[in-house]
Amino acid sequence: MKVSKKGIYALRVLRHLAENYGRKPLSAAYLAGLEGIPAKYLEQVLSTLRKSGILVSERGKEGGYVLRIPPEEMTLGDILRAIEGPLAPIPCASRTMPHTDPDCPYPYDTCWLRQLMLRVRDNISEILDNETLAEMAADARKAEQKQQGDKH
Amino acid sequence: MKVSKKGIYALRVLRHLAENYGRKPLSAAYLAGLEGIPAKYLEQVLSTLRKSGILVSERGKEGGYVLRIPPEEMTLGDILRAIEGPLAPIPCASRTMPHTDPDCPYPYDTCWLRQLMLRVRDNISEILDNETLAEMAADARKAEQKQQGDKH
DNA sequence: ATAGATCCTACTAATATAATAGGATTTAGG
DNA sequence: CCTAAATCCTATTATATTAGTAGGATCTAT
Repeated sequence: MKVSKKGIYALRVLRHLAENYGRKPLSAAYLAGLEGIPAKYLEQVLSTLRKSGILVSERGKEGGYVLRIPPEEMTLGDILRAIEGPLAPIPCASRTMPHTDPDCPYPYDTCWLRQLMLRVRDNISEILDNETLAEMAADARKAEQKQQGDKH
Repeated sequence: MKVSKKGIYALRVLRHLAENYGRKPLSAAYLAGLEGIPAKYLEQVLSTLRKSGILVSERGKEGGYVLRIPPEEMTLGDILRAIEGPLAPIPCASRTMPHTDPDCPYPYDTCWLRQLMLRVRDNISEILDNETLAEMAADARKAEQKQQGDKH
């Protein structure tokens, strides 16, 4: 039941890429500076996101990253799966990448633990597969404006 | 978004302790044999469950473990929290043991990531804090009987 | 030609997981 | 009283994961 720092970095940065959608690519160094994330580490995160089809990159000067599809069509589930793997608490309860543990003594089809974890998985998915990146970015912006307002 | 082997061992074994509730304690070695779990490792798991108030132990010959409260009053959330820590995907989104990351650049109260993860946490909790150990044990038994029925 | 980018791979340090191991302590029953 | 069967406690190990650091090869707009 854990999301790693890598996954959080991904969401924080993709938020900016969502706001920037349709414009020129943003570089890893720029995004790292914006969010205070180690630049070289972020490069690896962005590379992973590219390899899983979340981002498209442009190399060379003036290069960087852009979303492959509009933020309205991209879900947080897609993003977190790319970084963390399946949403399910245990591998055999994944719907996208089911994987049986060879050492498990229980029969796959009727396994009560698997069925329980499927329910948990579905409840996680209910949030993450229905929230779009666009919605998340809007929430982020709203929170920031509220923060600004509180300042004086 | 992961439950460790330890957590799964705990659920597998507590299922038997639920069925056994009201009777004589069951030993770690016996439970390990039942479920095919390394005995010495299971000892540690049971010890953790005792320290967090899920189980009560009796030492010496004829000793073992029993549930501290009836299985109808114990939730899977209680159990998994004892083994895995908070249900929340990130520490700051925990309701039972909230813990702020000192390096996090976002303001705690209005943090949009925290708010998102709280929603995920609540959806996980919806299953785990409402399912009792007694219900789980009943599901397990039903699954096993179905398995028996399929045999001929 | 070069500055500014991605891309790729290797390495490291710290932490978590899944055990294994050995014994000290407790207690029921003969 | 003795012993077998238990919990209890702590240390060690092996492996994997996480969170970076590091160094350069490659690409491309200007």
